[in-house]
Amino acid sequence: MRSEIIQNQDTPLYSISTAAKMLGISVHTVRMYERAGLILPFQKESSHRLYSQSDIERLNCIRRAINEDKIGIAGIQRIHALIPCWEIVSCSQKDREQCEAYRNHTKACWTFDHPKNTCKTRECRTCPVYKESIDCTKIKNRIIGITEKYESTI
Amino acid sequence: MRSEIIQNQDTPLYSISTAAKMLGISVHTVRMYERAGLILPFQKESSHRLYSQSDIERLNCIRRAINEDKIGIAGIQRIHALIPCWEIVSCSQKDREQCEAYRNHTKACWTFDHPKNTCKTRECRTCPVYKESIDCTKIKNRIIGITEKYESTI
DNA sequence: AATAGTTGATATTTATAAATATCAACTTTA
DNA sequence: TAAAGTTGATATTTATAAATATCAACTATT
Repeated sequence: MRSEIIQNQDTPLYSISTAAKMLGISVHTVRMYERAGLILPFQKESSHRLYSQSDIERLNCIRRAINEDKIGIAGIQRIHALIPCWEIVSCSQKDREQCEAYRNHTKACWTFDHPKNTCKTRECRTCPVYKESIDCTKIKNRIIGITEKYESTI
Repeated sequence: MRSEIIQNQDTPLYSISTAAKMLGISVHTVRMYERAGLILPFQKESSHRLYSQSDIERLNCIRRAINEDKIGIAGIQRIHALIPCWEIVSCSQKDREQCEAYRNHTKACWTFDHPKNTCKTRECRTCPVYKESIDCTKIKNRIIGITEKYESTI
């Protein structure tokens, strides 16, 4: 049986220049989004970034939000800060109290170091909080979902 | 006993030109915010608008969000759409199903006509959903508050 | 060892959102 | 019934976010 490398949507494949080419934008723009905390590219041992198919889609979403929907980078950051991450990752009350991201309302949780709580063992790139945050519909649906979840228990 | 008019933060007092002067902006800018659904001025029988002290503060908040925080008008609209209004006004499951605002993720609930649900009897100007939406901190705290509320019941 | 590509930084350009100016028609109130 | 203010609309200006260009130093690949 020959060994096979499993590849999926999340496999980091493309270099930054390839990714930029696929999106029709400059390399620098991609890095701008990264600095703003909108995307977390894969970093192998080396310092070079790699992008997966999911990353390309995510970048496309960011692009639409900025250019079509006219939500700016700062707007996206604020929206990200509203995602109820503590619910998504089932963060304990105690963890929340120590979590910077929980209280913050200016940027996404994955832009913080959070060594103290349940997230310390998670890789943000694969975390559902990060992965679900690509558009406003999903974010609102998540907020709706939480209230529905609780209501069904009552 | 002479009759007295009760005045508070919410009493509509100022004309649009007075409001604009208080804020140091043009009349048209104030109307721009209104058209975008960021503010709901009081409309007496006449067609002229009136603004309360709360309205002035709200406009100041909008101003800060746009000019300092660099969240654009479109960004504010999207953030408003994320407020869990259904929880705040205790909207029934049935009402939600019929509510456009519930599903929408581009603008605030108070920018919709909602003649079918519990909100039909409410005046949006005085509704806590509208009044609490002036800044991101309050909105995030509201989302937090909902999850906490439910957790305490379990 | 040479080539192609990446990094991070600064400086510049471009696109456009936000704000203003101007208008005629209409309202209010003094 | 005048004067002052408001409305709604369009055209224009201004401020700046988003994107690009350019750079030298570094990294990976052949």
